[in-house]
Amino acid sequence: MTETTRDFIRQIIHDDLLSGKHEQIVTRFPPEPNGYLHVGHVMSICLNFGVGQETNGKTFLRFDDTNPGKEREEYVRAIERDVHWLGFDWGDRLTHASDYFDRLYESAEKLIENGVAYVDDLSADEIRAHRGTLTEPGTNSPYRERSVDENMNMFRRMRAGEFADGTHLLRAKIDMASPNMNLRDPALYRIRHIDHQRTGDKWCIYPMYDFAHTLSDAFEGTTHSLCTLEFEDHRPLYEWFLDQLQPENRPRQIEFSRLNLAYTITSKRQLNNLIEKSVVTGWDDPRMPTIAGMRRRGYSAAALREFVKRGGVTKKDKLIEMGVLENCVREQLGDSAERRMAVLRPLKVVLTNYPEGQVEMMAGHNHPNRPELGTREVPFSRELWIEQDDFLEEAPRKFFRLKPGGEVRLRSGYIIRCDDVIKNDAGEVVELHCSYDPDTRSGTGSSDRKVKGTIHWVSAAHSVPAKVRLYDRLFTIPDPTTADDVMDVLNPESLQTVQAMLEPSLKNLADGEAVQFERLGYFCTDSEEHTSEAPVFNRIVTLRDSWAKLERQAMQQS
RNA sequence: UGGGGCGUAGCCAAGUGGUAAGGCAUCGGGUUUUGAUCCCGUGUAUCGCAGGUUCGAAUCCUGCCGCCCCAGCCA
Repeated sequence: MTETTRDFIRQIIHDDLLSGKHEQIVTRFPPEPNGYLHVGHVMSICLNFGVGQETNGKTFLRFDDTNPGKEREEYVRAIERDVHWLGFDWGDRLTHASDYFDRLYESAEKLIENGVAYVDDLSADEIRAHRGTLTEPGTNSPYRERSVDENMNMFRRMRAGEFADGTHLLRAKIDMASPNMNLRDPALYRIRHIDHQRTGDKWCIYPMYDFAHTLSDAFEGTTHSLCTLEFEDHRPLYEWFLDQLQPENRPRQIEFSRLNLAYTITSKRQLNNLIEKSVVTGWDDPRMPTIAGMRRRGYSAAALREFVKRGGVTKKDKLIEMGVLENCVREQLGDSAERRMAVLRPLKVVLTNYPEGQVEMMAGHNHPNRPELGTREVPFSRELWIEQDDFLEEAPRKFFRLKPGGEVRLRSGYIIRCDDVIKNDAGEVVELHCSYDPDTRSGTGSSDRKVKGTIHWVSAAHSVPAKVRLYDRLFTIPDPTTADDVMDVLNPESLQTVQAMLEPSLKNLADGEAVQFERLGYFCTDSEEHTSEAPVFNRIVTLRDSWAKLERQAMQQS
């Protein structure tokens, strides 16, 4: 039972090491720099780099930059930052597919020499028409039987820039009748008169993914090329390239299922769409399932790694519940985050029997389960803010908070009783008049009196106003991809901004430090917009809330 | 209707012929100056369905059903 169970990929790798097939494992994470990395990538990163670490092997961070025009330097930098932040180090193994353009070109010529690649003059539309369908075989291109010399000549002229985009295409000569569409003479090189972000104007022909990827793996000495399930159909092509070119190193491709998170999307196209339609503010919007977004939201790298670990590595399609991720985030923060008090939706409380002008410094414990974290001073005075939700004029039976005539403990303070409810002309509660019991000061021997509820508070005169953003899931259904248009299932309440009141110690919070606002959740300052003059906090995740659950159940029953 | 892959509890997931681990969620209960944390307890999973082989099948065989992926000069 204590025997560690390995996922099927690690098992294969383990066996290859034991059998002596490989002495050292080499993996790689090969993103295309055409967008930001998201949760799905986290899994691939953790798998590839994780295997590298566990086996004392090597892992490359390789940018798959074979499609100039769609790829940008901004994305390259963002990807590097994200992988690094997640806790992984590629050392000197940072590469680009474009590093191999020369070798790739040579390999293409070799295929032509071997008579297994040809230049096609058909247009894109004609090629599509010749490809056949899923159930019908394709037909050969009339240019398929060109001589090696003619192909070589044409290919060199392609490279020399003699032809316009789309007029010619280098194709592998495999089998137009193959039931596997990827083997119906797939494209190898296309003409694209466009500068490449790294090679400038050196090339006007660019290799396709399958060709560039397979050979890049081989060139770098990859032993296990781990990718997602949709590439399973490409494996025969991957093998074909290796068979034809016989590189010194022969990598093995193994596929696993992607990680899908409920209530989110992970398609770069759709994510980009959210940005363009201003549904979110950018790739790093705290609601985005991107690494940058989750980091800004306040999720830790450790929580993300743990999340991926719990998901496992298999070949089964998965849609993991949000709760699993949130739980990893909470678990990590529960231990580390210090406690503070803040009131999100303030309701004024006046302690009528508390001396006017008096201020007491109460000792707030920084962490209930870690006394070594000490205490901080929290000012207490006659006028306080409490949470609107913590008062109910007509409270249900198990409402352990404030109600007319009722008592609650103010956390780290005194027990108070609600004597009067002040309302405005509209009948809304605007203020509470309460009295405090001087014998119940927190931490003193005479504070033994018990009341059912404890609520948080902030001294009005000492409070620090702050903008606090409350985030929720971006979509209203577990699998937004099943909607006709994801715009139809957006959660209108994915972001609520409130003007909150914070306890004064929060003014000195270090950048990036997460704290728990007691009874509310975990929060951190926003890395982009927060200043000490105008504080902006993000809610990382709420606390578990069994009261909210009870309410929900009560609602459903009535 | 061609090819490839996958089907074990609400969500993940072990298990590879000997009678179904674990995590999360759920539901009880205890502790608690956070309705948090923590602790204890809690699951009739017809192992997609139907046959077959076997003393014995989630595991082997046959047939069926369901879901996902593939017809970019994207990756």
